[in-house]
Amino acid sequence: MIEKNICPRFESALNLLNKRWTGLIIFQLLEGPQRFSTLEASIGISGRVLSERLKDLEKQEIVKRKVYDEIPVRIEYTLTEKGKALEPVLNSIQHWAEDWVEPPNKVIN
Amino acid sequence: MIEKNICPRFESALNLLNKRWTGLIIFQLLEGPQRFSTLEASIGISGRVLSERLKDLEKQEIVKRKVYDEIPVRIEYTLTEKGKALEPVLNSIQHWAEDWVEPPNKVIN
DNA sequence: ATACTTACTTACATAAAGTAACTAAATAAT
DNA sequence: ATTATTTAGTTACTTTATGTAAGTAAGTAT
Repeated sequence: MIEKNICPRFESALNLLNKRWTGLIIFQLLEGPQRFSTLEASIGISGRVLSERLKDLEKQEIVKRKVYDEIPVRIEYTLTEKGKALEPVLNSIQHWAEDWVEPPNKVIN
Repeated sequence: MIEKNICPRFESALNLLNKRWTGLIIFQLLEGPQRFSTLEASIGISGRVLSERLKDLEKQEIVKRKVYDEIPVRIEYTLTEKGKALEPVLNSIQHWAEDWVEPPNKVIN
C-alpha cells in the first residue's frame, strides 16, 4: 500500500503558494512596502480576500502590518525576512514563465 | 490611478502553482512516471480532483498521459519537458521550506 | 459467483472566493 | 453646511472550487 511520503515542511510551503493571490501579493511586496488599496488595485484582488490573505500572511510572519500614526493614519504592508526569502522562489517561477509560457510568441534562439 | 502591471506570463505561471494540488502532483512526477492510483494515494487527493488536475496539466502540456496496451491496460502520467523544467521551482520552494518553515525545531548556526 | 483493482465519472455537500454594498474617520469640493 | 471621496477594511450574499461517497466498466483473483 502506498502512503504519503511528502515532507510536511515542503507541503506547508506549497500550501502557501497554492492559495490564490498569495504569490502575487508577495511579488508586489518584493518591490517595496505597499498600502492596502495599492495592492488591491495593482493585483486585481477583492478587498475581502486581500484582507483575509494579509491576515494569514501576518500570522505566518511573512508580512508585517505597519501603522503610521499620521493624520489620516497610513498603513503599510512589508515583507519580513521570511517573506523576502521567497524572492528566489518567485524568480524561478518568472524564469520558467519566460522559457515556457506562450511559446508561440517566442522564437527559440 | 494604479493598475495591473504584472507580466501575464508570470501571472499564468503563478496560476498554475496556486491551484491546489498542482505543485504536489508535479513534485511526485519529478520522481518518475506514476499511475493514477499511486498519485491519488501518495498525495492524498480525491480521484475527482486528481482527474480534473491531470486533464488541466495535459492541456497545458506539462503532463503527458501514456496508455500501455497491456492486459489490463496500464496508464502512466509523466512530465513533459515543460513540466520537468519546473524542477528548479519546486527545489527553490523546498529550499525555502528548509530554511524558514518550523524554525522552532531549527537551530540557526 | 463474489470480491477486488484500476481509472475514472456522477451526484451531492461544504468550503473558498467573488461582488457589491456598507462603515468610520478624515479631507476636499459645492 | 452638505455632499463626495479616500482609506482600510467588514458584512451579506452568490458563484465557483473542492471534498466525499458511491457508481461504472473492464479485467483479475478466489
